[in-house]
This record gives sequence, C-alpha cells and structure tokens, in this order.
Amino acid sequence: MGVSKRQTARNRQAIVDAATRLFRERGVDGVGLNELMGEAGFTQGGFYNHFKSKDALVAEVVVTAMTGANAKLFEAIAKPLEAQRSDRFARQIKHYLSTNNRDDIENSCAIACFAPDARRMSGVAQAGYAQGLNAVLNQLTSVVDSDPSLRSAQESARERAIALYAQMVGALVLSRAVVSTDRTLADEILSAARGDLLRAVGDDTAADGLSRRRSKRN
Amino acid sequence: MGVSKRQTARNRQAIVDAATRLFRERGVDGVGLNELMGEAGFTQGGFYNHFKSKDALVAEVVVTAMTGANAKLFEAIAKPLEAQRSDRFARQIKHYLSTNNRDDIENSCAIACFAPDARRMSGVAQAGYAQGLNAVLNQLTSVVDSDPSLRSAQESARERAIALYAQMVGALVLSRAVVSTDRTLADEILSAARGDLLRAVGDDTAADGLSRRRSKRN
DNA sequence: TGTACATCAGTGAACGCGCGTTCACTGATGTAC
DNA sequence: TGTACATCAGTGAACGCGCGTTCACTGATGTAC
Repeated sequence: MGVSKRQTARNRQAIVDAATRLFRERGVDGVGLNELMGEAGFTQGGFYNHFKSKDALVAEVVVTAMTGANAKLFEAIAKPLEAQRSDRFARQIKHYLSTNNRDDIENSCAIACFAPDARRMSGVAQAGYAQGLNAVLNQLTSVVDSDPSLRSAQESARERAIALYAQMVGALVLSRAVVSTDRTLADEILSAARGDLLRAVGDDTAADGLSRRRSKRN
Repeated sequence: MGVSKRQTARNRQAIVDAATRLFRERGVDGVGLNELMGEAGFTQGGFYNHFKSKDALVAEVVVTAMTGANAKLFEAIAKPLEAQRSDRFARQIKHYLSTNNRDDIENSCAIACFAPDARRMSGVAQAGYAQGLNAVLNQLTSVVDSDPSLRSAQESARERAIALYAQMVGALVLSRAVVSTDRTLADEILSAARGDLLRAVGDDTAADGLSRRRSKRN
C-alpha cells in the first residue's frame, strides 16, 4: 500500500498493543497471528515486516510490559517522603486486590498475568520477566525498608517485601482461577488477602471492604 | 487387539496418569493427544475409546488431581491433636516452599499447577478446580482456628487461612516463573516466603534455610 | 521544484505441519447356547 | 465344558482446520538526480 515511516511505527505499536492485550487475556499460546493482526487492523502477512517471528513479538511484549507502568507498581510509593509511604502502600494493596483490578486483565499487573506462561517462553522473554520481577521487588524492598513497622526485627526488608508481594500475586492468581465459576469464593480470596495485608501494614480500615474510615495508625 | 476389562481399566488409568504428568509440566494446550497417547504406551486413535473429547480428559484430570493427595495438603495436619498442629503446619510450609517441591512439578500441588490454566478450561474442570481449592481452604481454616497464635484477634480463621495459602501459592508460582533463567532469584523467593510464613506460625528455625535446629516455641 | 525510480509496508494466497477427531479394520475377550 | 459369535480396545491412516511462516505482488513513500 505504501505508508509513511511515522505511520509504520504507529502500526507496529498497534500490533504490540493488540498482542499485549490478547496475550494477557488468553495466554501466548491461545492467540494466533491471524487473529492478532486482525485485531490490530491488518492482514496476516504483514506481521513479518515488523517481527522476525512470533517468539520475537512475545519477547518484546513481555519486556515492554514488565518495564512499563504496571511493573512499576511501587515506584510511586518509593519516591514520596517516608511518612507517606505506608499510607500509599495501603492504597496500592487495596487497588491491587480489588475486583476491578482482577477483572481488568488487560491493564493489570503484568507479573501476575505472565507468571504462568513465563516458564514456556523463549530465553529473552524469560530474562525480561525475571528482570521486571526483580525491579518490582527492589522497589517494594525500599518501601519496606523505610518503615520498620512493616516487618519484624529478625526479618530483612527484602525478605519481607518478597513475602508480601507473593501474597498479593497469589491471591490475584487464585481469585482469577475461580472467578468465572465461583465468584463468591473469588471475592472472598481477594478480601481475605486484602484484609490480612492491610493489617500487616498497619491500616486499621482492614476489618471489611466496606469501611471507608481512613484513620491511619501512628 | 482385544484386551480384558481389567486391562482396559488399567490402560485408561495409564492415559489419565500420563495426562496428569504432561499437563502439569507443559500446560493443557502444550500437550497433543498423539504425544499423550504415546507417553501412555498407545497409538493416537484409541483415545476416543476412553474419553469423549480432550476436554473430557482435562476435566477428569483436574477433578482427580484436585481431590487427590496433593489437594489434601492439610488433611494430615487437621487431624492430629491440636498441640501438634502448628508444628506439622510449619513442616508442611517447609516442604511446600522447598526447591524440591518447586522443581518436582509432576508431584506437587495441583492448585498451583493448574491455577494459570484454570481460566481457560471447560466449566466442569473449572468447577472441579474451585471445589478442590475450597476444600483445601476449609482444611487450613480448621488448622488456623485451632491455634489462636496463628492470627490476630480481629481476623477470622478463614481470612487468615486464605491469606497464608495465597502467600504459599504466590511464592511457588513466582519462583517457578523465573527458575530456569534466574535460579538465585527463584530460590530467594522461596526462602523469603518460607521464612516469613514460619515466623508467622511461630517457628523460630525460620531465620535461614540452613538451620536445622527444631526448638519449637511454646 | 520536478521527474524517475528504488524501497518496503501491506495484501492475500499458499506452504507444511500438528492439532483434535473420525473411521474402517483387527482380533482377543467374554457371552450365549 | 465346548463351540459360535458379538463386543469393543487398540491400530494406523485419514479428515478438516488453524497454526506459524513464506511468497509474489501492489503502490504510496521517500530518495537521487
């Protein structure tokens, strides 16, 4: 057809965006290039003008998603003054373990979305995943490190950060696994983990999801 | 060929066993019937003498695995005298979050293995998954309920049980996601979650994975 | 600035391949007499 | 207990289909002069 270089770049991005959305929702193996290109607004054959192979696209999608806004989950928390951190952390937990975040797979945490597929991906994609996970853990470690009330004296900040994050990811994954067949159980998992985590970070509005009081401890 | 009814039942079981193994390792979509039947010792065509479809096999595998030994993770803990429970619970945590259990996917927790795939399974398989998860949470709830030191006063036993289980599953899933590309990080995730959980259940051998002292508290 | 032409993003048909599934056939099992 | 035959688990080839990938072709873009 003949398209400008600027448009070519936009089209390429449209493919990556469509892939990011579809891969998250249905898994890498669950989406074919035909459907993917159609979703992006093109026909199948053009794919190889942009990518060497499907694996190459997968790697780019994973690396991009893992270094993108969602992977930087705790960056916004790590930056503010220390006094504000645990408050922001509590808000982040509430968001992460909300039914909205669970059901909005397209825009939610890439680490949780790609965790199952990661094992079967190419080396490049796996390396990108591991690096992104490590980055998130580093950010969360810095948050935990800045607030001694977040952990016991015997425990390192990083150990605690990993444990907290595992709990968040585990709850999200389990809730998603059962949401379409048992929404009650799925919601219960979210609210239980949310309550437990909020208590752990010293937010006393944890008792139930309905409470809107935000009288922070300390 | 002509086989006895007893042998037919054995052969059917061999197919289910092979499927259980392969599905866990590579995911439901990652294993074809040809390979699966070959692994069980038969040719492709015979599959439909035993199962109506691949989906039917998947459902049977999931339901069987979820009601099997691995899903009954906490049954052995729920039964003993209360005084022994938290000790057994600590041992179960150590096993669940060991590198052996992470790497031995075939024989490990079906809930963690099938969590990622569950969303894309048939209704029957999903229902079996949800039921199995609920059963495990009930068992763990009873364990938590019997030992007040396992939770804070404001928290229900079930809420705490779900939170603890989410942490275990999350750590296992994350560790598996990165183990082939960053074994150090994968091991760190396991040991961090293990340490955090053991402290939560009052086992003071938690400090590091090398300590073999088992001087239990209380 | 205008003309001539190489580039290359996009099209759409085709490739080989492995998938889930179907089918005609085989022959020991297990039942009927 | 012995014989005749229906059953049905297992075989292996074939089916249609969608997959990832390749390819000849088109025509606007963008460069060379």
